[in-house]
Amino acid sequence: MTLIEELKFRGFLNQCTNEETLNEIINSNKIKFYIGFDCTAKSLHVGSLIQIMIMRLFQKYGHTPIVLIGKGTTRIGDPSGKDETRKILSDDEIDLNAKNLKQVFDRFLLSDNEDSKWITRDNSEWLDKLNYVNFLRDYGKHFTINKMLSFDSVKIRLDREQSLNFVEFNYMIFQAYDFFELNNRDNCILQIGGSDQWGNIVNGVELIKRASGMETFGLTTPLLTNANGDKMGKTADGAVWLNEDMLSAYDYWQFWRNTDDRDVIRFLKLFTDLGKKEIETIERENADNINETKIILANEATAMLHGFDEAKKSQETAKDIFTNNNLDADLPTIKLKSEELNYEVLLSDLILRMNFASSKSASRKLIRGNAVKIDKELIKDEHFSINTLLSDSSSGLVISVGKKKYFRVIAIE
RNA sequence: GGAGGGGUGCCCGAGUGGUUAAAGGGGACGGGCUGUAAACCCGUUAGCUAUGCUUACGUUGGUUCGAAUCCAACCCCCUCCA
Repeated sequence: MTLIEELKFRGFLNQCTNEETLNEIINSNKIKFYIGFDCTAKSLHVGSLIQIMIMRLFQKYGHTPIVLIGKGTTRIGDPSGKDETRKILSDDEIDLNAKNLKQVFDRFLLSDNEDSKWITRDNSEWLDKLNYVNFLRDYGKHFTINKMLSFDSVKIRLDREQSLNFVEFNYMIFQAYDFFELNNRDNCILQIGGSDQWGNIVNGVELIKRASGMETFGLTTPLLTNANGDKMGKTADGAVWLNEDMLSAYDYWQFWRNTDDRDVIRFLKLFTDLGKKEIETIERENADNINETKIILANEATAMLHGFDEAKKSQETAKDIFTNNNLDADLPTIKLKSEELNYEVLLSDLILRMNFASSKSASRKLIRGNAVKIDKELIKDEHFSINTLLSDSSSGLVISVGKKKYFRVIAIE
């Protein structure tokens, strides 16, 4: 199977500027390609995973990914897919976010082969020292306003009567220029991105063509939505983060375990290392037992990020909770010191402390809505305090909020 | 610079002096059904030390017993004209 064939089989390919030529080149040469990541959040989330996985796949065919950390462009804000101006982050926040991003790539990208080992670049390296007049003279002439106005990212904002300021309007120019720089510096000939980046990517390809006369390529992945048409990566408590300090291995495992039936095979292809044959076998043999397939998906995806042991542990925990209805599982735990127990400890406060509710009112409403149980006993009193129950129990209390969120409370000295 | 339209809760959107914490929809969460899925049905959806209090309809003042609703100034967006 060629790389392009595998991309198609797995569902990574949305659009490509010149598929035939690119196909020939990547089959006979090792190339460098890049994907840009902005530093707008403390961690990447599942929405970016498709980009990370496609880099991994290219690596397997011997190509070298350049992870472009967009410190420079983050200071501007990409209007693509946004319906409003993004708030400006401070330079310190951007630096911190950039640092956090790198951790994730360490987990997913391959480093064993020296030739295809991934490298990072930071576009503030060239964007920060850009001279406005020189830049306009040398590159501004390659961009026409007519064309820029025709881009979806711009059109949407204009159609919606939302303002698009000049700074954001320049984002696409900088992204095109990034590609130009990477092409010069590293001989990077391909930019990959989500489908919303198509316009920006094509802009880069055209800039290089005009400025250097070289042919380069652009390729986009589909915008990942689930079968309901929702954007990937949102869940009960917000985004599905990839950094482990923001989302535990167990929660990550749960995210995959709860995949919509219709998405399971598609996700298996996109987000696991399982080969074509394996996937086809699973699809055939588990046709009547889709939950088994979901467990495979959860295990594979979790193992890739958090390691095999964490994946197994998560599976065991889930089995205890959901299948065996055994609450001895390895649960997040609140430890209450004896001095805390001198006062009434409200159930609603504990739920809040676990972040299972966004406010104390919300926490109380959950209790009123029959969502909260202590050791499988439904609690309806929103003012319930756990002191008595806790002192009567030797092993602590297991509290469930809804059907999927559990935690334990124990007393310590 | 001129004329007109507009800014409402997480989002969309109704509301043009009085039980309005604000209709309706979406989303989210919870309950039911199930398979930890989907669909469907029901409920909740500002905060708090809670039969009450505080904060909320661009911002700041004003009129009024009472304002998202009326007035003034300011900020921002849109359309047309210059």
